[in-house]
Amino acid sequence: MGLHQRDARGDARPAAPPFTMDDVSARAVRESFARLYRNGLAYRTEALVNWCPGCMTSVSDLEVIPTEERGTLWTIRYHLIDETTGGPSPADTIAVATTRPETMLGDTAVAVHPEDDRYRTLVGREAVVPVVDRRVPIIADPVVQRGFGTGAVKVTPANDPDDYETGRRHGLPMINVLNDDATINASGGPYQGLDRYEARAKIVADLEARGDLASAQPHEMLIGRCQRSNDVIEPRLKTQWFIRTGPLAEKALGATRSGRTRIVPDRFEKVWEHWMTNIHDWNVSRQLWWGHRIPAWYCPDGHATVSADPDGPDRCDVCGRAAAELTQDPDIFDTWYSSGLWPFSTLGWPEETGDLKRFYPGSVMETGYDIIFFWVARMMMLGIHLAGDVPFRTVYLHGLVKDPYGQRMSKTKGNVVDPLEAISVAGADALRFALINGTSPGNDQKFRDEKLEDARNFANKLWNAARFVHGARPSGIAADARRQLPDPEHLGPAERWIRSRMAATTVDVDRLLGDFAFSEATRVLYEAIWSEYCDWFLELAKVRLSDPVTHPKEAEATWWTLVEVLDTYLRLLHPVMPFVTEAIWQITPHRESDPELLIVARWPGVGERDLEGERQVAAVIDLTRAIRSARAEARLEPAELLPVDVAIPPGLGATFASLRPAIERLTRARPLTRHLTREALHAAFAQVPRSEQLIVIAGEAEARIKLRELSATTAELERGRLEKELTTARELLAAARVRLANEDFLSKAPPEVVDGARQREAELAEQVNRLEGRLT
RNA sequence: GGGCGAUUAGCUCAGCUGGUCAGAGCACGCGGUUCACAUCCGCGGGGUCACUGGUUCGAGUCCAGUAUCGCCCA
Repeated sequence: MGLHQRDARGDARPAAPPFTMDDVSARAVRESFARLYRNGLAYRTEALVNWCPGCMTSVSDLEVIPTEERGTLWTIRYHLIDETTGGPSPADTIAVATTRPETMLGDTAVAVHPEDDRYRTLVGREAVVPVVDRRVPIIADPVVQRGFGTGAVKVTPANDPDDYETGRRHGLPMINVLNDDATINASGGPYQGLDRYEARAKIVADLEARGDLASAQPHEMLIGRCQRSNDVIEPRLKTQWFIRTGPLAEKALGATRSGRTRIVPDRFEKVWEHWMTNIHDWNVSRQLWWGHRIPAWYCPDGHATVSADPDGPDRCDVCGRAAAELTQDPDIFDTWYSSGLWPFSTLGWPEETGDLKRFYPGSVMETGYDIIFFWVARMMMLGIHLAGDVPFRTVYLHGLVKDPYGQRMSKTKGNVVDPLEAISVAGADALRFALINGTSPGNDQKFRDEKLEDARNFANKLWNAARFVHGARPSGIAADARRQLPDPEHLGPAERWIRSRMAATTVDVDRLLGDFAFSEATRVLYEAIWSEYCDWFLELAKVRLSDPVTHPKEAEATWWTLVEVLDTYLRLLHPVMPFVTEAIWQITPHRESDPELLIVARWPGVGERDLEGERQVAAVIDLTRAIRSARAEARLEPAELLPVDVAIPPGLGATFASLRPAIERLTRARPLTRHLTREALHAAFAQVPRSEQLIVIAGEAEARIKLRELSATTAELERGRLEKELTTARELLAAARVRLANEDFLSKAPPEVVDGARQREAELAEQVNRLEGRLT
C-alpha cells in the first residue's frame, strides 16, 4: 500500500508514513486496551469462537464467509432411556437430523419444540447419544424449527453457535470435541486423533452398522469458510479476550444519528444502523505470531493483569504475586484492533500532542464500502470512547473496482489490474483520473483499459495545450514575466466567453466536490478543458494572436487569458492529476503571491459570469459548426476556400466582426461577406441558381456557401441534409405546439416555463419556415 | 428470509432538488499533411431511458408492483 500510495501520489501523507506495527502504535494499543479493561469493556472468558483449523487461529464473524454448498443431512436414531429398566430401549428412539454427525461426540441434549405434539411426551426423558453412549436430556426450546428434518435436533453447545445459546439457556454441559488442528480430542473416545472428516465418515459407518442411521439425504446448506484460507470454520469453545461492544456501538450510533458523523452515500446509514444494533461482542484474540501482543499477564492461579507498561505489570493485580511469576498471554490482537486506533494513534495518542489537538477529529474518511464494518465501525467505536470524539465528520464510501466483466478482482482469478503496471503504461495521473472518473459514490466500477487510455489521452491533451500556450507568448511579454490578469480593456468576445465559462466551471467543480460527486467533477473539467478551452478558445486565440491587424495590447490580453484559464484549470484538476498539472504549472507564469508548488497554491476563486457574452459566442460557434457540417455533408473538398455569405442580426454584429478572422479560417470561407439581414442575404443570392449554393441555418444566423456548381450527388446530399433538418424541426415544433395547446399547462406551469416554451415555439416555427422556403 | 443497488446508444457509464435531458467516452462510418496534440482534428449514423400501473399541466427523473442481474446481512 505504501508503495502504491507513493507512486500514485497520495498527497496527504507525513514524511514518515505511519505503520500499525510501529512503536507509537504499539503504545496506543497497550494503553487503549488497559483503559478498556479498566472500564469493563474488555474481558476474558471462555466462549464460542470461530476457529480456522488451517490458520490455527480464531477469526471474527466478518471473516467467516457463508458459502452455499451441497452436504448431507443424516437422520440418526437416539435410543430413549426406558423408564422402567433405566437402560436404553431397543425400540423407542427419537430421530434427530444433523449435517455434522461428528459433533454428536459433544452432544449434551436433544431438543424439540415445546409445542410439537409429536414429542410433547418425551420432554424431560433421557436419550442415549449413540457411539459415545452418553445419557442426555430431551429438552424443549422454541428455537427448534419443527419443519426441519424430524423436528428433533441434537444439541452440541461447545461446537455450534445456536446450540451454544440453547446450552446456556438450559445450563447444559459443554463438551468441546476438537483439537486446534480439527482432529478429535479426548472427549471423542474411540475417535480421538481422527481428522474431523475421517471421524464423520467413521461415525456414519458405525451408526449404519448399529442400525441407528435412519437416512442420509443430499442437503443444500450454508457452510462458513475462512475468508483467508477457505477452510471450513469450526465454532468451538475457547478462552479469549473480548471487547464489550454494546456501549461502544451505542455511542457510534448516536454519532451517526445526531449527524456528528455523516455517511455518504446516505443509504449506507441503514446498513450501518442494522449492523450496529445487532453487533456481537468482539473477539480480539488471535493465535498468530504477527501482530501486537495482548498486554495481559497471568499468575499461576490464573488471575489476569492488564498493563500498559511495555515491561509488564509489577505484580498480579489480584493476588500480588511478583512479576517473575507472571506469564504474558501468547495471543496477539485482531489486526482491526490496532487499525481501529489509527485515526488517533497516528497523531500520538495517548499523549495530548499538538497534532492530536489539531487534526482530531479528521474531516473525511474515504474507503470502500466493503470494510465499513471491519474498519470504519471499529474506528468509530474506539475513537469515540478513547479519544473523546468521533474520528471523522464524514465517511465517504466508494465502490469496488471490478474487472471488465464485473467480477471482483482476485489474485486467484488472475484478473487483477496491477496499479504499478497501469502507472508504467499510462501514468499515475491517467490511473487516478480513470478511477475517479469511473466511480459514483457507493457504486462499483468495471475497470477497462479503454478508460485508462482515455485518461492518458486527456493528460496528453492538456500537456499539448500548455505547450501551445507557452509557445504563443507575444514578444511583448518576457519569458519570465510575472503572471498578470488580462487587461479588461483589450478583451475580445472569445476571451470574455472563456473567462465566463471558466467561472461556471469553477462553481460546478466546487459544488460537485462538496457533494462528493468526484466523477461528475472530473467530467465537468474534462469537458471544459477539452471541448471549450482546447477545441474552441485555443483555435480562436490562435487566429487572434497571429492576425497582423491585432493590436499588441489585444494579443497580450488574449495570451494572459490563455494563461489565466490554464492556471485555473490546473488548480482545479490538480487533486485528480497531480503530476501533469504540477509539471505544467511549474513552467507557467505565476503571480508574486503564488507559492513554489501548485499543490499548496490557492484554490481558485469564482469570477463573474457574462451570460450575454456567452450567448453571443455560442451563437457564432453554432454558425461555424453549421457551416462546417454543411460542407462536410455535401462532401466538399475540405481545404477548398469558398465564398460564404452570412446574415448576422445586429445584436451579434460586434461579436461577429471581432471573430470574423477565426470564422473564416475555421470554415475555410473566402471571402466571408456579412449581410445585416436575412432579406439582404436572400436578395444577394436571388440570381444564384439553387444548384450553386449551400444553405445553412443556425439559430438567428443564416449562411449561404457559393459553389461553382453542385454535382448531382452533391445536390442530392444537400437536399437530404435540409430535409432531415426540416423533419426534426417540424417534429420539435409539433411537440412544442401540443404542449402550448394544453390549457392546464398554460394555467398551472410556472410562467417562466410557459414563456420559454413560447419562445421555443417561435424559434422552431421560424426555422421550419426558412427551411421550407429553401426546399421548395 | 430481510435489506440495498443496478437495468439509458454496440460497449462502459453521466443525467443533482421532475419542465431544450435524451448525453459523454469508446467502438463504428465518412473526411483530414491547418505551424499544441494522429495519444490528434472535422463531420456523421445510432436509444419507444427493463416492464406495468399511478401521481402530475408535464416523468429516465417521484410512487407502487413485476422481471433480470449483483451485493450485503441472517
